[in-house]
Amino acid sequence: MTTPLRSARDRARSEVRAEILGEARRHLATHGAAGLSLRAVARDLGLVSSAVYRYFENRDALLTALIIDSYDSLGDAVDGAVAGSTGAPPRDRWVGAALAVRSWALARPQEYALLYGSPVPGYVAPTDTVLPGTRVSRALMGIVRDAAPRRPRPAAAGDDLGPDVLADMERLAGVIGTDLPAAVLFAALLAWTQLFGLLSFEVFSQTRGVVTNHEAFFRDAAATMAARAGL
Amino acid sequence: MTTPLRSARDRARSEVRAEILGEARRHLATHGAAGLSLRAVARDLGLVSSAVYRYFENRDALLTALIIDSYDSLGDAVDGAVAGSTGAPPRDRWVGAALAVRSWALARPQEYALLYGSPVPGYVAPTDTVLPGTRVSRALMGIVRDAAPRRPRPAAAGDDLGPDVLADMERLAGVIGTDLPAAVLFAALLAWTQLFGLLSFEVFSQTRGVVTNHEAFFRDAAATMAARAGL
DNA sequence: GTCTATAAACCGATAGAC
DNA sequence: GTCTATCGGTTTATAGAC
Repeated sequence: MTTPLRSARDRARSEVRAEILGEARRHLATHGAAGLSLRAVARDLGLVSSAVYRYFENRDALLTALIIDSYDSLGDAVDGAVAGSTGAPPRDRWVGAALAVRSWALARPQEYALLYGSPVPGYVAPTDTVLPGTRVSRALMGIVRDAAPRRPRPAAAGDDLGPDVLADMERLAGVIGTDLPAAVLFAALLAWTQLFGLLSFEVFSQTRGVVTNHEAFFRDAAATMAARAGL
Repeated sequence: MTTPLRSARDRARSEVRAEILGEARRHLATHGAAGLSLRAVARDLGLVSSAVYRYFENRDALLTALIIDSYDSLGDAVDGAVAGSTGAPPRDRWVGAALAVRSWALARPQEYALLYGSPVPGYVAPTDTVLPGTRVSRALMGIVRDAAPRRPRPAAAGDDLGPDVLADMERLAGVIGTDLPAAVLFAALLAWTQLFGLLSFEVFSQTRGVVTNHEAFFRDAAATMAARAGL
């Protein structure tokens, strides 16, 4: 008897919660994470500030929810691209995933900044955020792992890795469940960091005057780095 | 007669200005760029807020001065590393410059965030900041250009660049004054963006759980990317 | 060029009525 | 679970005395 009633109340609760999150995301886009204000969100939503405290313990809790939501939104976008390209050549899969990250970031630059830009001063991300925060890298590494059986070419030689880096790569191989050589994993990590470096430069307007057609550059960059990782 | 007097006044003026900038930089380290407050800086300096307006027109002007100062501080560090390595093997010069960027960034993470992290909401950088903002990339590209005569190996093949990217690379060759092939310049840009991507990940704690010895990883990454650019 | 004083906002968070 | 009211703080920016 009490179950349907509770369920209705919970539904209303989660709807209001979703409205608060949506308005907060809009605020993020204009005022940035550091300027996110519980009061302003409540005001623009027709609520009074104290009411919001029934849904989020404090400002940081709201920020945490926004971060997790954004990581999941990005994770869904990339996972969708990866799942939709099963069976395609690994290099194309990598480029497709990279382009999915880019599309997501360009559509939501402030959310990208929230995840991959400067940390919010005074805010310490709780542990809830770390697992969703690894979805993109896990999706990308999954492409590398799945490509292992039909690897077309040996990994580029000449990568003289130091012992510490070698140890990290061997540990990483265990984490993602592959026996790929360290040089390949290292090249994949280079491709991963290059991808986000270029994207951050583009989103934060650091390549002005160097790159004119960003999508073409990004695509060629992703393909080149994937090729260097043996994809 | 009036000149020494004026000069003394100017000296006092620029000293106060420097003190304000120094205190503002300390504030940046704790509260971030978005939280930079003219009043708080004045208070901690024993000044009253309105006095600061004699030195900086408003908050954004102070922020602009901080950005230019930081770009110049980083530019000095990198230029020093590059100038000190004249005659060394190009790849070592590149790695040295990259390590100089990293050392600077790790010593001043908030200044790094100011330059290469999320843009400050509502702040638009004036054109005064773009020239100092290109010092690092010009220093890095200078290494590539100076290495041209004794290039030990041909650029990596297999970089199928699209026409738009090719056009950008040819334009870039003219800007930095070299006749290096497009594929080499492209590889150099990949190395540049990879460097900052990895560094941003490290400064913003995005590589936790993947990389343990960051300096070793960074060094190997820089060397590998430089080698791929023919250095 | 530094000061006091002030205007006109803003903020996070809480207490307590309903 | 939303409301009013409030506490105790913050901010940018300006006016005007000295």
